[in-house]
Amino acid sequence: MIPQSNISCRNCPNVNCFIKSCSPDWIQLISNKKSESKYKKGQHIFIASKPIFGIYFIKTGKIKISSDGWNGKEQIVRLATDGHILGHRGYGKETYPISAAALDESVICFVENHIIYETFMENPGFTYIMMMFYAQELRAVEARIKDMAQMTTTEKVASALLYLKEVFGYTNGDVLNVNISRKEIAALAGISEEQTVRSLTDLENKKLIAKMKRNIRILNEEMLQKTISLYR
Amino acid sequence: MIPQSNISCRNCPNVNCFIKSCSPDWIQLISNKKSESKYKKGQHIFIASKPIFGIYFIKTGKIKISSDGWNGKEQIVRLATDGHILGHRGYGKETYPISAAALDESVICFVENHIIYETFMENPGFTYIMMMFYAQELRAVEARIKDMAQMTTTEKVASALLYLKEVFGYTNGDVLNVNISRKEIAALAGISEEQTVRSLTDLENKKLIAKMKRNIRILNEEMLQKTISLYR
DNA sequence: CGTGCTTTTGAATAGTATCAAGGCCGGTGG
DNA sequence: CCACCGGCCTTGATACTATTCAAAAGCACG
Repeated sequence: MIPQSNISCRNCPNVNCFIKSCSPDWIQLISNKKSESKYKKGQHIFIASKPIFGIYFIKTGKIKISSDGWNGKEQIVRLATDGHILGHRGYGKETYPISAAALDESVICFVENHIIYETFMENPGFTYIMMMFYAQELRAVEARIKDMAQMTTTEKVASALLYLKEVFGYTNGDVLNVNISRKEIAALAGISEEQTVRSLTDLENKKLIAKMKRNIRILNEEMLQKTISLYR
Repeated sequence: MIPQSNISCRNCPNVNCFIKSCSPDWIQLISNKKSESKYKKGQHIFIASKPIFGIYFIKTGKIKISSDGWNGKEQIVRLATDGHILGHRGYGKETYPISAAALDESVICFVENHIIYETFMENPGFTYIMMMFYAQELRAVEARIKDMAQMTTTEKVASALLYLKEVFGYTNGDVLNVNISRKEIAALAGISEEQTVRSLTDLENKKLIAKMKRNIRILNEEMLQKTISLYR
């Protein structure tokens, strides 16, 4: 990672950043204390089992949060982009192997725990926004629990694609705005790489998507939603 | 549900209740505004797709939060007990079918959204505690995503039993403190009822648990942990 | 223009859901 | 008090879905 010049949060173009919910003098204080870094595609922001001493605020970029198994089998548990946060720890006691890596070049601001804590106590609006973010994410992850348990592989892939669209959006109208490997789609859907390929072919034959090398074009989002809506 | 007499939160025996983190006058204010109800085993606290206008604080009891599928196939996404909360909604826009029901007689306090919101703004410690709770739960559910994707059925059952123990604890030393049907264990593990039974028999043959009608005795928690720890 | 990684397809295998049936209570009403 | 009924639990057999293993084709990069 490459440390960046510390521009003030006040002038930061990321309008979604939670820090913006603090009072002006706290924004300035965090500005001075934060450290901003650039991560290249594939680089890790933090890795499993190492304690985390603060919160990472994503300025720009695309991040995957994954849980790595014994055999190295990756499971992506969450995706994050501009304005989202990483590195939360419950009460800090328990550790379980979670890691975060950049899916694309990303710029991330890190703020240490004790500064964050003081900020929480003095900026209820900030704490409130953070709480709502967690609550929102909790609901999203809860929904995925059901997906994992009850969907067929093709439905899981459809669901994964829609999740990618929800978080990263489109470029050129209907092309998923993320460069991701089949193996990573598999890790997101929670199935094998081979089945992922077969399911993608399925969906292509049904004219719901089009494969363009690594890029995926969503031809019929509505039908894709319908494919999985039986479970929602 | 049966409305209860409103004792003050100050005298409430539930020491884990988040409301206790508010300032004394706010505790009193919430005391006056809250409504307390008793739910019998099997009763619903709220049901899918109906908007929720506040937060439920569990005083005592055992709750399952589930997502109901198209075919009525239940998936339990989370368990909750004394001191936990229910009914959070992200930013209130999206709805997805989640419902909560009592696994055992439960007493729950309900506080309306606008009161909660004011409380958040005036009690940073309270908001902070709530935020940490959500962050903690988020991490727990993330871990379960991986379980669902990569474990075998028997491992899923072992994991479900340990989760039940973590939330509800033991009675008589080593008996799970919850009266739950096989079908519900299946809904928690995300597998079929039949496989659940077979897996329980498996675990019993391996001397890790003992079945006593509906009650389950954990004979070797350490080995049970080891069974699933390959994935953690 | 190799070399290695990713993607794709095929075939065999294993694991799980589903279907079917019998047994085991617990509760209810005669 | 007993017999019946219905839901829950259990076991077996079968079908199916998805994983795994193996191999070839495509692509990116030096």
